[in-house]
Amino acid sequence: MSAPNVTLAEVARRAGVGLATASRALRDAPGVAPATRDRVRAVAEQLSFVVSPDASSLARGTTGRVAIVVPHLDRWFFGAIVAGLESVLRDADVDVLLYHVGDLADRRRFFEQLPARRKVDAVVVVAFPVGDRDRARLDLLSVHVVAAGGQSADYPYVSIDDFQAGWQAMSHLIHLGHTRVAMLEAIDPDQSVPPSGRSLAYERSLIDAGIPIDRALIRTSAWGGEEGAASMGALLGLSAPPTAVYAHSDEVALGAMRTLRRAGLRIPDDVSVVGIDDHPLAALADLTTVHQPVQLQGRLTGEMVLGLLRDDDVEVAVHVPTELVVRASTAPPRR
Amino acid sequence: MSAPNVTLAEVARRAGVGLATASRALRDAPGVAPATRDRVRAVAEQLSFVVSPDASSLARGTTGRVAIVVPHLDRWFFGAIVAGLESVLRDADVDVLLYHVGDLADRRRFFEQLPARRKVDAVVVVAFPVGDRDRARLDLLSVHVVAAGGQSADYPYVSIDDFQAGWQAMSHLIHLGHTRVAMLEAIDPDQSVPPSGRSLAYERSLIDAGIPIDRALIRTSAWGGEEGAASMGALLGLSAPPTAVYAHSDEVALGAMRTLRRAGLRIPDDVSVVGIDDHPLAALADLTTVHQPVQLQGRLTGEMVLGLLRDDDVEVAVHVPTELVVRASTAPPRR
DNA sequence: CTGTTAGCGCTTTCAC
DNA sequence: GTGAAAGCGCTAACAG
Repeated sequence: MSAPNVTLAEVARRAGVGLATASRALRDAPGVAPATRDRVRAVAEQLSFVVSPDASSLARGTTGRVAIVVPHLDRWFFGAIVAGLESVLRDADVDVLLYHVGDLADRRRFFEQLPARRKVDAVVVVAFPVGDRDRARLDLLSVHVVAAGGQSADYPYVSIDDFQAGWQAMSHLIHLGHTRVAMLEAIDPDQSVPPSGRSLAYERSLIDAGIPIDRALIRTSAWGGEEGAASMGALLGLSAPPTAVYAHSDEVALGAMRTLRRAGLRIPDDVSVVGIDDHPLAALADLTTVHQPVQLQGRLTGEMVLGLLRDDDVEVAVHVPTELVVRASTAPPRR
Repeated sequence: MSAPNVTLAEVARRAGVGLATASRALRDAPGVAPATRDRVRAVAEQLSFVVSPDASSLARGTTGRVAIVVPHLDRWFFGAIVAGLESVLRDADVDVLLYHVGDLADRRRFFEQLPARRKVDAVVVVAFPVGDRDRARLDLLSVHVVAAGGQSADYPYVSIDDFQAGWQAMSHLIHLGHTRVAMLEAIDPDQSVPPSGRSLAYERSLIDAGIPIDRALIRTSAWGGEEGAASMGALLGLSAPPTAVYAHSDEVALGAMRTLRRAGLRIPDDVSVVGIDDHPLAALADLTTVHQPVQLQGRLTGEMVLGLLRDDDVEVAVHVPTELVVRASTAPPRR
């Protein structure tokens, strides 16, 4: 288990060149005779030499690492974003330092201790709001910060257009002829943030269609299937229950579907359900939803990071398109 | 964006002590007068000083980092394991370097380039088999390797007992009275590995119950809902279709359920379905399954890693318990 | 094109 | 208990 690591000095000696030349040759810096470079490389190869990234970082002043800060890694959306991010970062030989901040305590601790200090050249926060206090702490890192899968503070970001996604879902329902459509609104319970575009789209699409808004049809909860199930239960208690349900996410929608199923109601005959995300399992439930390209968001964010590291100018806001996917959970209201 | 980083030297100077003393004081190494230590700490605090991990690593010879190598980060199981791992590692101030190896090409590249070389003190591979060639490459890192969520080569590991999990699922079905039970076997298409305990349990439980094994009832595919759906379709084409289905995972089971639903068959009235995992969404589908503590596996693996780093003796095989969770997708066969 | 020489910012003997 | 000094392994001027 102990490392018999070869050093650059050793390589240089064996190749019969100076330290500097060896160094240049190995990261093909300019100013090395091709022959020399090949010789050095051959020796390095043969000794299976690898530079010590720590020594290199120290000398160079940059780390070659990026931090990804992510809540709920065990949820598809987050995992997929990270997967996308990692792939482009790795292609650029940038290492990923992972920080999972699940609950509020984690968050607090993260911003308090800033474990990433001095360890990365940039940090990307995945789909969670960064408050002013947090922002101030993050600034202490004095590195680039970007957001993936959602907007955070005023960092550059890549995400879908939530309003449009919501609009696509709502329009579908409205075009089918539904007028009593409920919204299962999801929020992050640890954060107070302005209503998301997904919520705005609900009201707006209804108004535009000339359908009065009934506040009783709006249920707010945390993201999650059980929460959606509970909210749906409440909705069923109404004297005039909805004929359609618009959920902020597929998981919430799947929860609602369970409640409907258990209540003996049929989907879509009795109630239509639409979600947002196009979670892989949504297809297995035949759930109509709004597809969002998640891995892509991760990849684009990765490219944004690389751009920043290269000191390029980057877009401060990149939106990826969403698309309605009609499956078997929606139909015209029964009359 | 430029780092106005304070150095140890600066702290030492301001505290009026030598470099060595400052260093000792800050990582409370023995041999520093309490008063001195407090003074140094105060100064460091006030300057919000943080050691340069790279310089520290370089001088000390260890990295304080662990690599997590994971396929399919966008799948619940993997994300949850990583989340568990990360939490205990972070508590121990060990950083996590993430390597996502999705497909075969990724894997090959990972083992070829060994991007983690010289960057970590240990690596944990999450639920994927490591062949002999791979193993040889990994050994080049000359660091500890452990496996989480499954056995790999002969590295120490933490996982469930697959045979037992399968046994629990099958026993349930058999006790309900099913005799025509199908198995939706899932395998990693990129790997050739011996049949998993989940498959062995199928045969064994049937044999023990005196039920003849009908090979036509076994369908093998990759892990995944769509695959499960397709396999179920094939099963329905049989002249004597099964009355119960045992799937290697919940995702596969959910796929099978969709096929059944679309075929107009009712669950569990016409066909019972049982999975393995207790995926969060399984509850939303009322799927009977075998629960496995996934985050826990991650955490225990994390502790194993920490033990190894401390040079403790560690268990070479840790099994966490699984448990049948009966929901509404299973019932006695209709007669 | 190539070698020498300083550091990069810490940790760690080894004396005091 | 404390400080001086020698690295850790590499990169980046700077001279040749």
